[in-house]
Amino acid sequence: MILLDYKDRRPIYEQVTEKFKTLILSGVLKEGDSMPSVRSLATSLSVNPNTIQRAYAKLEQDDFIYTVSGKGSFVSCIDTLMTEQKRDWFHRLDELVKEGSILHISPEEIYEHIKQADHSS
Amino acid sequence: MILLDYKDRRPIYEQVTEKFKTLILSGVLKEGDSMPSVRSLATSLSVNPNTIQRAYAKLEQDDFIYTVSGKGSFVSCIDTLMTEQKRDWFHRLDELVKEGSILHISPEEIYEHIKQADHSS
Amino acid sequence: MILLDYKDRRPIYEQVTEKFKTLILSGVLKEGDSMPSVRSLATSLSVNPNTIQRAYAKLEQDDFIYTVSGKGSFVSCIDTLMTEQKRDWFHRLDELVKEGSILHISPEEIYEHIKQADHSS
Amino acid sequence: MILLDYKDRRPIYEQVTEKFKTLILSGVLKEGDSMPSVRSLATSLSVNPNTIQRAYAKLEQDDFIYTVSGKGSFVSCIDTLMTEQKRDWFHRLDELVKEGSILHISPEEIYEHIKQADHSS
DNA sequence: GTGGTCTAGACCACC
DNA sequence: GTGGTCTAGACCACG
Repeated sequence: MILLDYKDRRPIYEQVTEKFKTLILSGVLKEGDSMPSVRSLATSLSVNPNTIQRAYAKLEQDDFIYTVSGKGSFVSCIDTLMTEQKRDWFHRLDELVKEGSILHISPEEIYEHIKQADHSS
Repeated sequence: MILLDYKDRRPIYEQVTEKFKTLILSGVLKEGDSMPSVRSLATSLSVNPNTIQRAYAKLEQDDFIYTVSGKGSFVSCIDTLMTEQKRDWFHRLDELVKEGSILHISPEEIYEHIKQADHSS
Repeated sequence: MILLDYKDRRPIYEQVTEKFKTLILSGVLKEGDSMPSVRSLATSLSVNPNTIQRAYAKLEQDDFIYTVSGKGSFVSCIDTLMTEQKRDWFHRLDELVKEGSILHISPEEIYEHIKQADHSS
Repeated sequence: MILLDYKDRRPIYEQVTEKFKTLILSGVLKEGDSMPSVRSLATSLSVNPNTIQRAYAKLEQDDFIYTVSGKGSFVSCIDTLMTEQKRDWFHRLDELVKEGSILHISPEEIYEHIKQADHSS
């Protein structure tokens, strides 16, 4: 379900967090679905339970999942999350475009590039 | 010339590196201009000379500057850099757009956003 | 009669206890009224009977109900409870006001707030 | 500087977090003051460094402090925090008053109590 | 069985 | 020296 990239410089718990965020936002995991238990995911990734716990804590803090002690963790309703994530995404786009302006990259040039790349595929 | 943000989570040397890259790409520092000496910059920023040394090493490695033993460091020709930087920038754009596709953000939506934001100001 | 909130971080038995305390203090359940049996409540809430047992034990310990072996549990006289609960409530108010003093919140400010909020509605 | 209460049911890291929040809000720790290092505080409290780290992570997440890797943690500007904390406090007051209304406790009764208690001393 | 907390140690990057 | 991450264990409360 999840693959770790040990060459990645980012900490493991962050990789796990980000992977699940993608799974939830893309609809693979739906509202109410139960997450794998901390221990089971830890063993299946050959990782310490603490590391998974930390990843789940971050996901809960960001409202992607909610946790019932002794029962497990479950996917939250994502509707409100979606708009928030979009806002965050456009913020990062702004940052990148600002950097791009130093390199004299125009909005039109950007549009041509992304249209041609055809990421919808 | 350069201001450090101690609240920034990135290491100091990385902030210095990035700052100079911006200065060079934006044309404030031109080809052949001499960089401040490691020691003078270190004292003016109240920072360990090792930190500046590391930043300069990174700049040299990325071909932004070249060092002449006993004379100092100088800004490289930016023409070749520019295309390289652009390629890198578009690569990061692709990454971001790929993330955006999960959130169902279309190229047109992106274009509307960046045109309206008017980052040229 | 009772709804559980699984997203609530508090244990189930505590939610049940608190719910019944509210029902008793507010007069919905009156002195001598019989409580639902442990097993029937457990099945209607889809919860382990142990959990309900624990909630009832806490209620009995706090003198909200009394149990007659083989007959069931019944609501106690609330007059004495009332004064005890009030004392406890004012104790918690004192704690909160003490915290508030750190934030420079004055008694007058508090009075204005709660009068305006009109919680009697 | 800080005393732990082992009889307290709350986790240690939470006690530490709360203690520092009070110290910062009450002005004992001022903007820019450096926090004790993770390791030094851990040894002086006879507690594992991880536990302190966790407390500091929470404080940083709540914008009470900011951390510079390799240099230490420092107290943030509290002006914006103050209003946020007040809003949170009044929210908790509302909750308590709502509970109180079940016990037929009126705003006037509350005001008389807190005025008499004279918590400003 | 589940998650929540904690300890005792380790390694790394940064300064 | 500092903080950041991780491991390998342990104990607890809850259901």
